[in-house]
Amino acid sequence: MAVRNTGAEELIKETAKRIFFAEGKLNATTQDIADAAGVTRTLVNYYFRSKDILLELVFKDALRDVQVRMDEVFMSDLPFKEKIENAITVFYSDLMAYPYKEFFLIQEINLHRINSGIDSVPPVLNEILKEVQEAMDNGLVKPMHPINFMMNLFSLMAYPILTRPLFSPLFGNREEEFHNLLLARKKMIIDLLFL
Amino acid sequence: MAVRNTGAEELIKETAKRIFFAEGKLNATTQDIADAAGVTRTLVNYYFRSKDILLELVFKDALRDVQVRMDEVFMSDLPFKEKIENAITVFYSDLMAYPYKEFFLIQEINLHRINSGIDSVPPVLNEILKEVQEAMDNGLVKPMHPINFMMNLFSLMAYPILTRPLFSPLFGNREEEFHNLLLARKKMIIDLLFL
Amino acid sequence: MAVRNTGAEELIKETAKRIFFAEGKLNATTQDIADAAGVTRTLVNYYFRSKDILLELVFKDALRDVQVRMDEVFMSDLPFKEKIENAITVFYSDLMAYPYKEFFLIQEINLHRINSGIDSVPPVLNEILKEVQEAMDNGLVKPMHPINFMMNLFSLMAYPILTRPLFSPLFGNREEEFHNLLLARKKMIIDLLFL
Amino acid sequence: MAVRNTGAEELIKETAKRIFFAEGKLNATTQDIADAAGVTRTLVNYYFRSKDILLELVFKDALRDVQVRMDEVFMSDLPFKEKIENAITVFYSDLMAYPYKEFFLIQEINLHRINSGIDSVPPVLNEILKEVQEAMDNGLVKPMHPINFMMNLFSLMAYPILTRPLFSPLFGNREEEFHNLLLARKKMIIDLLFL
DNA sequence: TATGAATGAGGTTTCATTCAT
DNA sequence: CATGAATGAAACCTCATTCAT
Repeated sequence: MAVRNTGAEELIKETAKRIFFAEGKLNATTQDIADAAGVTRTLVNYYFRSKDILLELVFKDALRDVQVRMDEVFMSDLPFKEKIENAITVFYSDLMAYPYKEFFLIQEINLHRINSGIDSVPPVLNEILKEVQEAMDNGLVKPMHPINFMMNLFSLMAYPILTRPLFSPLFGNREEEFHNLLLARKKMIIDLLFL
Repeated sequence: MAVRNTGAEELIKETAKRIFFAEGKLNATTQDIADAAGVTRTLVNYYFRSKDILLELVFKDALRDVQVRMDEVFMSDLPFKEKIENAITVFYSDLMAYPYKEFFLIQEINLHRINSGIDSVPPVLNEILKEVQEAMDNGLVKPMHPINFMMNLFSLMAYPILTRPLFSPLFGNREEEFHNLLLARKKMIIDLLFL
Repeated sequence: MAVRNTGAEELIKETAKRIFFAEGKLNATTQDIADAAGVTRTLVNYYFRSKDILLELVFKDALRDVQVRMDEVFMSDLPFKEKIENAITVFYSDLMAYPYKEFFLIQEINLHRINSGIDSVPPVLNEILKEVQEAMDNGLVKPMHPINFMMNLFSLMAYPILTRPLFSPLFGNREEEFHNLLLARKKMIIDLLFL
Repeated sequence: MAVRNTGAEELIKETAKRIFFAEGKLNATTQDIADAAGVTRTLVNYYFRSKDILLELVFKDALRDVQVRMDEVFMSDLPFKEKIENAITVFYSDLMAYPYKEFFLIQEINLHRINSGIDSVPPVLNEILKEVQEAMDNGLVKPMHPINFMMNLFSLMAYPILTRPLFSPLFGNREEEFHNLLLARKKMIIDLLFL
């Protein structure tokens, strides 16, 4: 009679995110998700009707997340350089927690022929690009296509984390050494992007 | 006695590479591969015994390919900056042709718990890192961990291509516009990396 | 909450036993078993995960069965000769119902390199062998290795039933005639084994 | 041009017999046979057209073998008891070499619905049965259905060898111990069958 | 809200066989 | 005489889903 919300629905979705984004098991089955969440396979279906729907929800959550983070970082009143520093901090922590999120998004886009949900340039991005242009005009950063500036930022942040399994052996698979390198990159990225 | 090689084996492997690396269908079935190659599914098994073995071969080929390219580019007698310019040209064309290759490698590594085959720092990389250090000593590039220099290079090259499906809508999905941007990046990357 | 046992699991296992032990179709497929049980092939996998696991269960059941029968017959308080008479009655009925059981067990042992599950002489057998020795000491049966006595018993019982398809044509394939012969053997075996 | 009989045909057939009769791999594939014979799979087909035909040949050879052995042993001029002693020697050696032959025959009979090839009582058997009857009339053996006498003989000889994998663990899987037991049986069988 | 039972679609692999040289 | 190439049938298994309770 009472509303017995046991949190199973949220648990399943979070578990799915962990499996996809954190563990990189892009081919995980509903059984895998159910097992990891400690529920029966059918319960996954009970809550989400189908695997596709669950994936869609996870997908949309992930996109919304980025959006929120972008707003959070770039819609502040801080000076441009500090915004970028913030961006590095904020996205780094997300990337470290969920290194496979971008793979997941890309695979979903390819599989379902959806165009990333970002149908047009979102307002916040236009704002950012405007600011980047200003920074160039002020001689703060090298002149280039503003989109390339942003791409550089994300490239330098994300790529090493995304491709960690490829480069990890170069460090003898020592987590710590890799971690230190990434930390050093924070400052280095700023140095590289700003004059 | 006669060489009765119909080329089917190579055809299947190349088709598999195309599907995985170029089209990004990381979950392609043997049937998908067979269909794309215009052969029967059983023939895939006839030549490769199992899907896993085919994937392993594709995986190893891909790794060897990178190795070869690295040697090709960095073992020349050109000055450092020209080597990097060459690297961009060479890897760009590979990245454009096979944008999903790195995803494939990473997924295989995760699925099979193999450590990328690169068990230690390959000799050529050590040579490169030494050269990078020299360039820093000569004030040619900003001082940083030499590995970070290389990571920057690959990040700036690869990331936009890897994540193209994510950013494509920002360009209204216009191939041409994206292509132009990438071309502009070539020079920009050099400008960014060198003082 | 309710007991939703539809009995399908047991049905499948019993059908498998019938096919293997009674009909001698040692190469039966899961489809054969499913068809005979009137269920879909997938249901077999639903309950038993794999054919091997089903076979293993059937195998273990068969072994346990023999063990139970042995205990039943030999752990009574009857005099030795009556025990043997009982053994003939009990094992005969099992042999008639499941003539191919021993073939099945042997093939499984050979295929899976398992050593029949009987890792050592089971306690009940030791008891029996002791009684056999006593009977010899009392001049009830001819002196021989007690194990040979037991082997004779089982040989004389089982072999004609096991190899019935080979000898059947000698009786013009007339079931009745063969059956009568087997019945006559009951008394004959006792006569042969006892002095 | 010359007739280059490499003996491959015979080799394949003998290898098949070894696999089926000696090793008990009743489910061996043509590939298994080809591998064991050291030839390619297609060569098996080249010589025998189909697996069924090869099996049929093997089957018929086995039957003819028994027939030959029976004639050999029972069509001599020796006294009855010596014939039986000879039978034990002759069939024992065959049984030891090819313990799974009877299984093979039975499975083939069941699979192909053939009635063992022995469509009627073969002449030699009638002769034997007549002799058995005489021996009974002369008080040499216990009176019983003559066919039962023969069944007893074969039961006591064959069953322990046939079912060796089942009983082997009772001897701690020690080949030697089992072998000694079988040797002891030779004399014992005679003692048991004759008064 | 939750779950055991059941199923259909589709995936991988094995196998005997045929084709062509 | 022999064999690589190729294939169809069918085996086993997985998976997402639906049904019924």
